[in-house]
Amino acid sequence: MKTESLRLQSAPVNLEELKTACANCNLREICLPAGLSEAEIHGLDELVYVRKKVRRGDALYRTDEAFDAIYAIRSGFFKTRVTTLDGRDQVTGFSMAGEILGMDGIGHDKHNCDAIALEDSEICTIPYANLEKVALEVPSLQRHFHKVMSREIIRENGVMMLLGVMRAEERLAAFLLNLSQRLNARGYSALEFNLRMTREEIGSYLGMKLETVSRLFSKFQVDGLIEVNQKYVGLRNIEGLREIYAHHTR
Amino acid sequence: MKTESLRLQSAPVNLEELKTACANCNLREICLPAGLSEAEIHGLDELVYVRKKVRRGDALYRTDEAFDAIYAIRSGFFKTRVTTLDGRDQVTGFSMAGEILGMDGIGHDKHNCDAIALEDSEICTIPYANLEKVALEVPSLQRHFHKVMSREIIRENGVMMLLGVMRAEERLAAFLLNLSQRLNARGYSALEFNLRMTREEIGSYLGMKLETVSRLFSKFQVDGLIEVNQKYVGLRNIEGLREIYAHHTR
DNA sequence: CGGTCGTTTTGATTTGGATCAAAGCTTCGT
DNA sequence: ACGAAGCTTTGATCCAAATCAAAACGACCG
Repeated sequence: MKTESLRLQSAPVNLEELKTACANCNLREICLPAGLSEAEIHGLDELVYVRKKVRRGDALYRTDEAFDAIYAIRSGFFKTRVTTLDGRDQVTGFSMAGEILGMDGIGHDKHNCDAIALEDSEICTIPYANLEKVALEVPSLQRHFHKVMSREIIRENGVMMLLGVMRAEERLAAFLLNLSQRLNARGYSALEFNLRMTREEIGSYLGMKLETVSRLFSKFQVDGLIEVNQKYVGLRNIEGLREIYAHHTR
Repeated sequence: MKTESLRLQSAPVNLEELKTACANCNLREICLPAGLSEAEIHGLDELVYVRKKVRRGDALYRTDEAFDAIYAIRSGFFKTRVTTLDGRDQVTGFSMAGEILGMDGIGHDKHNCDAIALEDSEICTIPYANLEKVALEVPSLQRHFHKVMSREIIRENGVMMLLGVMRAEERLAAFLLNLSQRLNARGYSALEFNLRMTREEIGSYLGMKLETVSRLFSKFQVDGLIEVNQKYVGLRNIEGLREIYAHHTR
């Protein structure tokens, strides 16, 4: 089990590595090329334009900026958010290594949300024009890209369900279980992690106020479900969390 | 301004019509082929498999059913919904003529929600294998399909904002304005329409109870914003609704 | 027609989470 | 190493919407 931070150590970037970005990348199993054969992955040489660092707090893109690329997260952590006309905002998701950002931009050739780094991050820029072109030549890439977009639709369906029908406790349990599962899929502990986002950001995502998030963390701790201390969270009773999430003990 | 029902009159289906389905369809400007040239649309001959009727109350597809096609609505009205493990459900959207259903199925080769007809409807089945194949040959179709999926992501972002940050009044105003705008885009009155869904379905979509929907309809009527009588809704003060939606008068 | 069932409206009451408030922690810049 | 600014926790109070309840309305069917 890896114990270091989510940030991968940054290697010096050389041209050779850039040209075979996806083939060499240790995220290829969970990122855009997932499911492609070795040969097909080598066909992606021209896909990835360049890696870029995004500092904690900086935007990868912002609402209304012209869209011309999607992004694969190599390391780090992002939130996406939309803002109402009167300035309230809603966090629409949290994204980690191997996940794709920016697909919201395709629909109207401009981005529909802000993507903000919650820690220093590194991303691969995939110009959309390249993606379109390569997808025409590599059918399995086209198919997989459709899957990635569809899964984003499915994910958002799940968030709508969280927000529409679940109670605050259930939402927070669902959030913790989801984070745990995604970290685990990346080789980190499913039982212990450090949150990258604030209580306010969690609350915005889950449709509740930061005070409610804090109170529920405390309650879960008293109930022996988790141990929590500032950003640290340890899951002490996963089954209990699942019951809250699924069975709806009221 | 058309005044008849949303249901288009059904013409006898003959083979010739089927073979050139999209080219002959009066929805081609807002449906999947939108933005394609006449020549390109004729390239879609093999895309659409067959038209099918779905009776009011019947499912076009259900959660966990194997996915093999997406659907374009020719006439009628649908709701999509997801269900929690303990049986509560969340309406995730309402769909009308020209809109595409089923893209949630691509991600895991099975559907992720139920699509239920709210009135007798007619749909075009687009086998996903055909779509993939034709998209490789008609780049503008590939691009437009990406746009359609991306817009679904954007739409869901909007619903997340409704559910996460807006108050009940704002949600209902947003809902009415959105319906009005979409009906208008299809040639119907923007100011008067008959709802196809119940108060309970509206409530489920907007994350509130049916009684709250009913009370707000009554309040909007008292405030002179709308006239409402069972399924009939007339918008009497669109600007007022926009203010509630956008400016958040509290 | 008349009865039944699903839908809608409206009223009375309750409550989960918001809001307001204040103190304790952490982190970061100088 | 210190001070300020930003997070987090916890308490007290309030309120928007849920829940409970019942009557009215409409559509469909035998």
